Amino acid sequence: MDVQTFQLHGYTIIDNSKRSESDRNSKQSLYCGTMEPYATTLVHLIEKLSTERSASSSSSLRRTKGSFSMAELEELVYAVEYFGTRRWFEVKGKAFKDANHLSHINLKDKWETLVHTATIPPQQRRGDPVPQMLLDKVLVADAFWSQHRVKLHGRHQVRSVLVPIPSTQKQEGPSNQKTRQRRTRRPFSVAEAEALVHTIELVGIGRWQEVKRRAFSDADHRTPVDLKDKWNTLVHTARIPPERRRGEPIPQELLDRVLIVHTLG
DNA sequence: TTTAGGG
DNA sequence: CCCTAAA
Repeated sequence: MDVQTFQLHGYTIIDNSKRSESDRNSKQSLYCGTMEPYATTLVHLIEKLSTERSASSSSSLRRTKGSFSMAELEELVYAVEYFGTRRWFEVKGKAFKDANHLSHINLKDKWETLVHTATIPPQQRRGDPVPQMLLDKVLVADAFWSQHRVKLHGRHQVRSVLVPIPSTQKQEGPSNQKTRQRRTRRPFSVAEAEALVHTIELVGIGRWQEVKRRAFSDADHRTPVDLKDKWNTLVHTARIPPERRRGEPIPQELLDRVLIVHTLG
């Protein structure tokens, strides 16, 4: 199967790499990544779609169960690949504007469910089976965006390279452990900032291991690198106008000391 | 392993 | 916070 675009049951199957904006707006278009290895899955997907369409004439692509239709899942995955997993408001506004029954919260919840489904072995999955092809894309996109800084580059296209099915492969082999989970944010308290600055005034800049040992030996979640990062942000904060600062306000007195230590020695 | 810096 | 070249 070397086709990249073909017709089936009235639907146009388009290779994701060749998908255009016009294709995206067409309700009659579906897409997939490298489809060759997934011919079987693809056929099943199409058969299901055609069945659903003939079953209900009004809302052809909507399932009777009330849950997400295959078309909606396709769109959700596509939108998240584009916007990422932290811009649900945009996913809703750009891809599901007309879906009045789906809020950005619904979309977020569904995505998390998809990630969970894709993580557990097929035998444990319940409900209408989601094409493995889609679940693979979910894992790729989720892993991609989990480590991507959304604010910098805006939006990206996730490579449509399909990954191996987790449960079908080695349980917890080193290949699946490659993508680490991003640590949950733990904003530095003013007290921590005080301790950090005080210690740096004592030992000097650049000795993060020493700072860690002296003032953060009990804070397991604060690594020497974290302390270095915090110092840098403090310097940055001290330089920008108060209006642009966010989070718990840091005493100007402390910021002044930061600039002094930073500029001098 | 620890730093230094950009991402 | 993450990632990683350098030291």
